[in-house]
Amino acid sequence: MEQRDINKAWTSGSKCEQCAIRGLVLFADLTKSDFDLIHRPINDFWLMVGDTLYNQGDQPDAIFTLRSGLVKLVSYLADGAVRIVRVIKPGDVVGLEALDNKKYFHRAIVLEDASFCRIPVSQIKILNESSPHLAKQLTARWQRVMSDADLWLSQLSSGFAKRRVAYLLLYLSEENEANECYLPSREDMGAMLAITTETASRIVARFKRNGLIKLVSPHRVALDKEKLIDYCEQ
Amino acid sequence: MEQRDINKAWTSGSKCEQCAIRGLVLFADLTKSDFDLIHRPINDFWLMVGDTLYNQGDQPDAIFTLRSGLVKLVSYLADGAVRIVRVIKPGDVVGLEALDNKKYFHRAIVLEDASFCRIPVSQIKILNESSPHLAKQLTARWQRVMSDADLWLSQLSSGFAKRRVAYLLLYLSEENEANECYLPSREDMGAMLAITTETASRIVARFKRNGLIKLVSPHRVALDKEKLIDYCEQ
DNA sequence: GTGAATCCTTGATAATTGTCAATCCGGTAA
DNA sequence: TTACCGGATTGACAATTATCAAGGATTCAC
Repeated sequence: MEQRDINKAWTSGSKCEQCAIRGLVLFADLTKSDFDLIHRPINDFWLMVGDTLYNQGDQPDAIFTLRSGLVKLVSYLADGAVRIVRVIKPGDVVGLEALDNKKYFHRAIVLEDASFCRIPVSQIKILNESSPHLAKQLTARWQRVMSDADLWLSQLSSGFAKRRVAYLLLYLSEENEANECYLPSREDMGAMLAITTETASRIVARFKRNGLIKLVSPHRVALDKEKLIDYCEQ
Repeated sequence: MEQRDINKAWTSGSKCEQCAIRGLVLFADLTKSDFDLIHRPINDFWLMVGDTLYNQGDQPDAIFTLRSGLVKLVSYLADGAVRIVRVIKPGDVVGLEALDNKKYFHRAIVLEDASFCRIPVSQIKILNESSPHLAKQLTARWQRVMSDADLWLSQLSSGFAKRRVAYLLLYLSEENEANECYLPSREDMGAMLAITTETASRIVARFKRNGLIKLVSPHRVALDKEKLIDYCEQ
């Protein structure tokens, strides 16, 4: 299913050297001679809200850089429970488990229309053996995954539900000068914060009434960060 | 403080090639010629229960392989809350953030008397540039950290407290054929599972009464895995 | 535009967990 | 031995959150 999504979205192979966001992404440090090693084109493509990038258990052959949009990583437990274990933001790499020849750990679902570049694992391996530049960026990506996981554990999965919601909104608004962020569906918030849909809804509704957040469009809110931070620390 | 701990525990530099658990550790894939690149000795040393391997914010210059024992990684939040974000088991690598020139993210505290090897970051970098063997193992370590983080989020930080406790015990007993595992202090269990000390205590006491677990020595329990698994799925 | 479907909100109630406090237990030191 | 100490356990009660259920609002397709 996601294969069809991807196929229909292919664009022609693009030139990484000219990529507008190259400074942010995995190939940031590569030199001209490094790029000469890339034979298969790095493709970029779009997916729409609700599309699946890959499924839990799929056999991977590529990792992806998110150029724009937002993606959730969903983990399905044995008992049917669903937990969103991470949110991928622009510039992030997703599917790193492919480098260890592991099946994908999660299902990756698009939350906001997204553009990706697809980087075949074979390319990564070639570059990695011949140039140290990529290894540095890869290390930084692993690092980011790890520190994100810490944050999800320490801020988004403990304490009162209202504080978790506040932290989530602040997390989603990071690197966004406009104090605006994506507002997940209440069900998704629940799956991110380990609370129920209803609890998430009650808290969001209260935040709205108290002026901590204001809806600017469906799934987008303006934040009063000061108040939210107070809320987290009270 | 932890520096003193480490110094007093130094043993003479040992030969990685002869290490009894080399198959399990970071240098598993290295060849004879790879080892010839190692000039500074890889030291191994012991720490006792309660000792600190490093503190949150310390400037790192090494990563560590845990040869035996058990270690907790503690994260201190701005508001003073404490969360244990991971438990390090034998064969695991700890302090990987050092490879990205980051300060240590956590405080690493010994739960069961532990022996480590200390691997200077400079060594890793030398090996990494000249041999692909280490990179493979490093990737596998990152991977492990990531999938562990997933497990902590999906199993140990959501659902009913009693289920989290059951999952924690099963997690701690992994790779232990004897169906026996470390039993953390109730306070530590609380910090691992985002519940209170009292709740942890109540549940452990109930598990004991119902025969799910049986204390074999202080901080060590025998598990009835069948019952525990049932408990997780009911 | 209209209906249908979906998501969000809210209420009432039950269950779980947190809080505060007292007691118990095991080990240690005097 | 006895007193003491820290951790573990338990009780009573309060607070938070889940559950079940019903409306309300919004979005989407036709």
